[in-house]
Amino acid sequence: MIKSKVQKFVDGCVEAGIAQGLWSEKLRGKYSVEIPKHKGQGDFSTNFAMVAAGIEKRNPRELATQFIECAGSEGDLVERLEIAGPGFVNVFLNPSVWATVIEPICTQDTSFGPPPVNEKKRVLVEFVSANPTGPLSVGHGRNAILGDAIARLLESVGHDVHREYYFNDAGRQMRVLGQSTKARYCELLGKPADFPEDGYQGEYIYDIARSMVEESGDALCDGELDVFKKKAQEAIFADIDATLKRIDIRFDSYFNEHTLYETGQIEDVVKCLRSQGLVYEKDDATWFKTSELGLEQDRVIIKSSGEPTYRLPDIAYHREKFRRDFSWMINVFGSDHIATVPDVLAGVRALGYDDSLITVVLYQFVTLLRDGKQVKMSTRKATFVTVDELVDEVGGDALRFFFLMRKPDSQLEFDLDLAKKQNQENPVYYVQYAHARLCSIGREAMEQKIEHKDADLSLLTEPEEYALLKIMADYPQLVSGAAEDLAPHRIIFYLMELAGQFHSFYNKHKVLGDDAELCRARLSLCAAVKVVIRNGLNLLGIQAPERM
RNA sequence: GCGCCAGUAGCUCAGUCGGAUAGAGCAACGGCCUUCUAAGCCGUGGGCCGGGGGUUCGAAUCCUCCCUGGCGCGCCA
Repeated sequence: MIKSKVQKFVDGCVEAGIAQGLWSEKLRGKYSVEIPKHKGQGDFSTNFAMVAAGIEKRNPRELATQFIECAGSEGDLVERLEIAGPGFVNVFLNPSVWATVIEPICTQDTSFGPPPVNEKKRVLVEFVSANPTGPLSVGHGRNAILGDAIARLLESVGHDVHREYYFNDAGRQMRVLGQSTKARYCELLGKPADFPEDGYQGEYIYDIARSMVEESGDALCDGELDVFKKKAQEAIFADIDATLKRIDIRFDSYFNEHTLYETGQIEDVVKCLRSQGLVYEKDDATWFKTSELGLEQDRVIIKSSGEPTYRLPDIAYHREKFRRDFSWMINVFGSDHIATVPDVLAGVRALGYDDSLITVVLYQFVTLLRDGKQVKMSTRKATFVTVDELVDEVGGDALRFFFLMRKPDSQLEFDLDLAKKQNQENPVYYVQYAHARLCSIGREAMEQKIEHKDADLSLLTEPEEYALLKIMADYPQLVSGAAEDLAPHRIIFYLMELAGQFHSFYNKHKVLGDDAELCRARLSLCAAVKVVIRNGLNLLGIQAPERM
């Protein structure tokens, strides 16, 4: 909000210099305007003189002096300019400009946030995409919450976002699921059960089998495997759906791999690739010549059994995304899928599409700690902690907050014991508590019938007040940047800083004090802080409670 | 052996496409409630930013070579 004004001001100085022939026009856009780290270095600073010095081969301080001369009469925005350090120009603003952030925040209220992007895109965010073989586990949880937060961020900057879940209910995994279920069913009936070597050992398989016994008795013992497969798949998918709803995650569409077979897409992709000489047969299998597309080795796309490998439907699926006219496709994958990415991108490229429109967000694994020890997890043995269990233990808000605290590239350590005792020290409460306090102040003001419309904001002169105003002024740009970089964790850190600054302010200064005018001004400030905290939390799908 | 990610305070991690004197939370220690919510605040200590070399006015950030940890390198997904 304020920064863009300063940026314009600096740009103006640079242009004036160009007009006067002080430096070349090559300098346009080469410098930056930043918020200095330390006190005494102004509200903003620019490295213009240092950047210019490098290009023009001149002394930075001399350039800085000329820059300041170009500023001329500075208007209401800038109070003074200083040269510091190796050649920074520090910009000190007229303090009164900071309070101007309050009005737009309060007016825009729930819609206060980042400016819309210049180029609005039709974005497909594909996430979760777990096959229905069991309940969602911790890793899926990170995927779900990360994907949803990314989708929310992109929506907030004006993109047209579509959430999609891609899944497969056929193939080997599902066959094993059916066999596992049938074996448990027979076992429950006291009949010989043939539990598969690599079957799913989770308790949830018994639950499904038990419900089948209740429904059908022993009638299915000699029945088709498909019945078990279908039943298990439906039950598990219903569970996954329910889990996702619990943490408020919804999809616009589910894409079943099946449809790619039914509509002939799979065969068509092979045909297209083959026509370009990128497909050949060897050892009864069909190979994709990825080595000709810059990759290390060729890959099998159809096994000797006649069944495609995951690559083929994946390529077909991505072609469908392009055909559905998305201009940005985001995939949220666990880092164990990293090897699959280059093949699929190569396939998409070979089919004539621009694979730079696909962004793959790979997140690192979640390490779970219990009793200070790492929990070993195995999907098949079902020795994993489910998203449902996590929600039971820490709640949806804390779960989202924790999963979003780390950037995707970082491994995420989740200490269950810590999370459980975190009723007291959970950082999510720290931020939510600030909001609850603000609401409390608002309620009290209401009771005392104190209005804060048209308050004299020039009364906000305490350091804690300026600090709050400055942080809030940064919000729109922060969200824009976080959206652009698909980095929801920055919102978390921002909110912790804003909440912290508010708590400091709250402890040092009384809002509803004796001075009626000051009280009104501070109420305006608080109203704005409340809006920003609430909007920030909601942006991540976290509640902003009015009482705690 | 090859690829990707990480290595920053005792622990968990930020550090916004190279900026000035290195940041937060937790843990430790010492203070603050007759006052709008103490789920809070204030103060103290704590660092060869994994290591070497390089690029330049300037490096936690970029390049290179090592070390350590994680994930991969299937006719599994």
